[in-house]
Amino acid sequence: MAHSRIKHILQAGQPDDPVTIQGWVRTQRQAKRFSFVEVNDGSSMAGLQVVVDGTLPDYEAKIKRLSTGASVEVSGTLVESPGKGQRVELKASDFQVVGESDAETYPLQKKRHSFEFLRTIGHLRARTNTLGAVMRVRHACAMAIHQFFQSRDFLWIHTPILTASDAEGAGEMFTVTRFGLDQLPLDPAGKVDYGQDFFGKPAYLTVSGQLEAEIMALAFTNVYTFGPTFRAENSNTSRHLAEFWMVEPEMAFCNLEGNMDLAEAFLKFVFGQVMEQCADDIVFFNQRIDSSVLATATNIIDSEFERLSYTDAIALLEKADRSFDFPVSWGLDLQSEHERYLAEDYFKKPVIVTDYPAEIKAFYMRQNDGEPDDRKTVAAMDVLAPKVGEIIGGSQREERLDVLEARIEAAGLPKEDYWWYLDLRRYGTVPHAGFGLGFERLVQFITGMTNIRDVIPFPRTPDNVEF
RNA sequence: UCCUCAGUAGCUCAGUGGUAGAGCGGUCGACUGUUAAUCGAUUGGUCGUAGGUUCGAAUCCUACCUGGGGAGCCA
Repeated sequence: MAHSRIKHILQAGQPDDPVTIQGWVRTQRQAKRFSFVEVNDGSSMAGLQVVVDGTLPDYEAKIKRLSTGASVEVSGTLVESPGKGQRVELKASDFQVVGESDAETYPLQKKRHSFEFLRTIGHLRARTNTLGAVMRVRHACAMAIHQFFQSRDFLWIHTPILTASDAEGAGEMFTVTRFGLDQLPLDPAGKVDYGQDFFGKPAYLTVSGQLEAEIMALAFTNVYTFGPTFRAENSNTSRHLAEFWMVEPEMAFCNLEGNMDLAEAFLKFVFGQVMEQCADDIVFFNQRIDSSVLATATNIIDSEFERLSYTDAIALLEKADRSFDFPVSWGLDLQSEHERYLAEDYFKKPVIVTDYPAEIKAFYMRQNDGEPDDRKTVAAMDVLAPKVGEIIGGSQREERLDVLEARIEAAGLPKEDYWWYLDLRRYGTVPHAGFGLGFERLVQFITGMTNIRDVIPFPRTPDNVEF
């Protein structure tokens, strides 16, 4: 008899079905002549209630070895449950404790733990209801993302993790080397001689796959990346990780409007899929984590995102019925409090802010035409989500060679490093656009989890690479 | 990195200058249908670390460490 996953038993199991399950004990209630054991195998929020009768061979000895966290294998038949809370339960005919779990030292209890504490036991927290739900939703998100792009003929591109270029001219990078750091080879001038290193020049972990995605988009029209990204910034917030996953679609023959359309359709689709496939988990989040999770999802799926220009956003903030800690003025970047006001208070739904001042945005963003010199803007867009903040950042890319060269020079970047990026504008350039989406922020947005460290299995942040 | 709050039992916390506490958990016992089971008993501490003030410090002061929240940077 093959063993079954508990999710399927709970959905479709019928009385008298013979089943064998394997999993971990979440909780147990022992009486003198029988015991209830709730077993969870990670396939669903709910576990399966197992009834172990005292007449089973070696009952006393086996029950003694049983405690929260122990792994078990149980065979028996399903029966209609006379108790409340479950449709069917498993009446055990054979019960084996596979691995014991010392109740005196096992840190997980039946009661609720703080997320701070759970982070200290990263090797065990996946066995909790909340982290289990997070990981299932995370998985559903990832699958939905691939499904969304596949259905639109986007090619999935594996962009490099090791790179020699600082993709955006901003952001601290992790250096990759095979040098022993306590015996760096020096050149005659006393500087580190990178010529002797593995790649013969300085190398880093990627901060974005965008530039490579542009290369591929200019061959395959529509592509996307979905992979890990690394930032060495000393950010200590509930929205930043040193290692996170990013989704970056890139579309040839596409302008900013098409980019916004894609971003909005994308979020609607992913939310819809997760609602469908992780209904129990989402209900759990709504009940235990954030009571606005269901309303937010409905809002995303059903309502149109608000779209407004940076200039209009500034005007709106200037006449806002409240004061801000940071000044509001055309030319200054929007602060967190401004973004939150727009998304959370004013529109109460995702807001796409477009056409930011060129001064405050990256060199590769396309300069808008026909604007006065003191109010030059670029075709950028930020999708601001309530509570999470910036969830998507994107732009139409500068496809005109002369304009791009001027922008690189103005940014003080070495033009020779971008020879291949400029070549794309020399040979068959086209208008193109794309965006980057922080995968963990998406999971935060859907689940209502307030700290990004609790939506990734093993968070990496300053001073933390444990597990 | 900056601002701010916190660190007391395995967990969640109370104790704000005078004998170290509660709930949960664990252990033992009771219980034939529980599901955060219930009931009784019991166990459990270098009060984050190091200095200092004081007759006396969990409590006041200083530094450091760790964590939360906010900010910057961003996704």
